[in-house]
Amino acid sequence: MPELPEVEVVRRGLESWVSGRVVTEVDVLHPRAVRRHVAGGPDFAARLKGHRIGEARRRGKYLWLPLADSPSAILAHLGMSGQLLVQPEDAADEKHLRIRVRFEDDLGTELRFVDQRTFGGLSLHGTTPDGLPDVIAHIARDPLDPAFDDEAFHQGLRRSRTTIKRALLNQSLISGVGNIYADEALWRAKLHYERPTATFTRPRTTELLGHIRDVMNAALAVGGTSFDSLYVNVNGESGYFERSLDAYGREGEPCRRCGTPMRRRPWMNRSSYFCPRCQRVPRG
DNA sequence: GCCATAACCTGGGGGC
DNA sequence: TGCCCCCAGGTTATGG
Repeated sequence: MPELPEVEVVRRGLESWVSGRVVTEVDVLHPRAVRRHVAGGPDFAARLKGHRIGEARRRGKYLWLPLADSPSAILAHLGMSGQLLVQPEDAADEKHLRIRVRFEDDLGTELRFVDQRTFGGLSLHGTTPDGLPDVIAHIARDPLDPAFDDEAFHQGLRRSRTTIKRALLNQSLISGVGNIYADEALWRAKLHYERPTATFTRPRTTELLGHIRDVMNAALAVGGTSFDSLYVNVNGESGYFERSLDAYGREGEPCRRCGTPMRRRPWMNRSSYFCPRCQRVPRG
């Protein structure tokens, strides 16, 4: 599942292989892949034609390609299974190919959006003066953004009457953290996922943010080495980092700190993985 | 206004 | 072999 580190790897790939190119043709092969573009697939295709792609940008799990000659941008979200691939034009179509973008140069490659579960998609939106697509103005900065405000995040936790993992997944408070990295950061911080956010002291918040950044940077460092060819790495499987996970998916396996078998608990229609010894259930 | 939960979607995998 | 059901989960809509 693509979370912030995976999306950043994709952004870098797009920067290398797509930015600067001029769109000639767009095929929308599945309407659901452009459902956020309310005017529909034909409109999406028509509006892109002839425009030059600017520098790829990202906030949290959203990434976008500004149109260099227009105050608008192609917004992309990979959802759970989305991939953005740069493929040779004559390569066979992927089984779940949803959108194809061709360019006017003679590099011989095209951009493909491939998505099995169609939770992701592309859409075109106007941009705010600072270049942000208007529809994601409510998405908070992510913890790797130099302008992320640690103190505002702490105050947000203190104000909320909810629990920490819910807060970490709330993209209007902090973006880019999904189920996997939430569990990883909470394990590193020795915090139970149901700890009330109102109990957080400033040092505890600071420590947790540090672990979030550490685990994301570690994933980024590994993922960043995996696209050095035409293939824009996007398989959301967190590829090489998967074997470095300490919590997620490790039910029954020994905690890497204390050896206690890790547990999995159903949580919000998904799962939370934690060490019952290191991450004690809060009282009350 | 805040918070919790259901719904969206598809294919892999386990059980029988 | 094949059918059924569970599971994965980011975001948004809805309801309390």
